[in-house]
Amino acid sequence: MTTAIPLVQLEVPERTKGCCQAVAEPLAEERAAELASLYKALGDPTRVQMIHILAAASEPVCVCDFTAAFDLGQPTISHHLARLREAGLVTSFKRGVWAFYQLNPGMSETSRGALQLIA
Amino acid sequence: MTTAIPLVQLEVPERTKGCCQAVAEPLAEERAAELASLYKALGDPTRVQMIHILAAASEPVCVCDFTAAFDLGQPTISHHLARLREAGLVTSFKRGVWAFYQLNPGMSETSRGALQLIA
DNA sequence: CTCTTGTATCGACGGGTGTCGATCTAATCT
DNA sequence: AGATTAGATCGACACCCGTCGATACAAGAG
Repeated sequence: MTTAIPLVQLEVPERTKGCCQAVAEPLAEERAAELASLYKALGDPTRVQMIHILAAASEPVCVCDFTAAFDLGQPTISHHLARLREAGLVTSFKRGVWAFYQLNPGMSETSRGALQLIA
Repeated sequence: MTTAIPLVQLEVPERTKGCCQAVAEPLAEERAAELASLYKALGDPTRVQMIHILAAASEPVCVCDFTAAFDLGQPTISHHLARLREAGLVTSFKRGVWAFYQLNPGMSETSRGALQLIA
C-alpha cells in the first residue's frame, strides 16, 4: 500500500523509541489569544443571532428591538451587547433615550472573516 | 425634523412612541446553536494552537507531540483534544500505545470555514 | 421639578470550564 | 507473569458565564 520510493519518510512507527516528530511553529501567543477571544465572543447562540440581525440590518438597531426579538430579560440583552462591544464586533451610540448598535465598521479583518460564517 | 416625503421612511425617531422597527428573521435555532458550539470549541488559545498544528501537519499528530508542545499537564491536553473531537473538528485513532489526531476530513463546510481563519 | 421610561450596572445563583493530581486501562517490553 | 508506559478518565478546585431581579442613571414628558 504505502510507499513507492523514499518519499513518505515516516509511517506510523512500530514502538521504536518515541513517536514524537516535529510539529508546526505555534502561532504567536497574542494571535492565538486574539482568535480565541473572538471565537469566545461568538460562542453563544444569542450573540450569534444578534450578529445575524445586525448583519442583515441596513441601519443601526435599537436595543429595544433586541429585547423584543429575544425571550430574555433586558439586563441579559444588555450584557450580550456589551460582550460584543468589548470584542470589537459592534459599536453603539445613544440618541435620546435609546441606544443603537451596529456592526463595527472598523473591525479587524479577522473579525470580518469570523462573521462571514453567520449568513 | 423628521419627514419630508415618505422616502427614508424612518430616521432615528424623535421619541415618538416606540423606536422599534422590524428586525431580520432569526436564524434557525439549530443553526445558531451549531455555530455557537463550533465557536465555543475554538474559544480557547490552546485549542486554537492545536488546530493550527494539525492544519500544518501532513500526517496525523501523536498526542505525545502535543504534550511536548504545550506547557500543560497530559490530562489537560487530553481534555482539549476530546473537546475538539466532540465538536467534530478532529478524529483520532490508536496505533499501538499511541493516539494520533488529525483534522476531521469529513467536517462540515461550516467548520471548514471557521478553521480557515487559523492560518 | 417630578414622573416615567430606556439602558446600564450590580449582586447573586447555578452551571460550565480549564487545570491539576491521582487513578485506570491497555499495549508493550523484559 | 510483572514492570513500564501512553493515554483516558475521575474528582476536586478556582474561576468564568448566562441569567435574573433590583437598582442606578439619564433623558424626556408633563
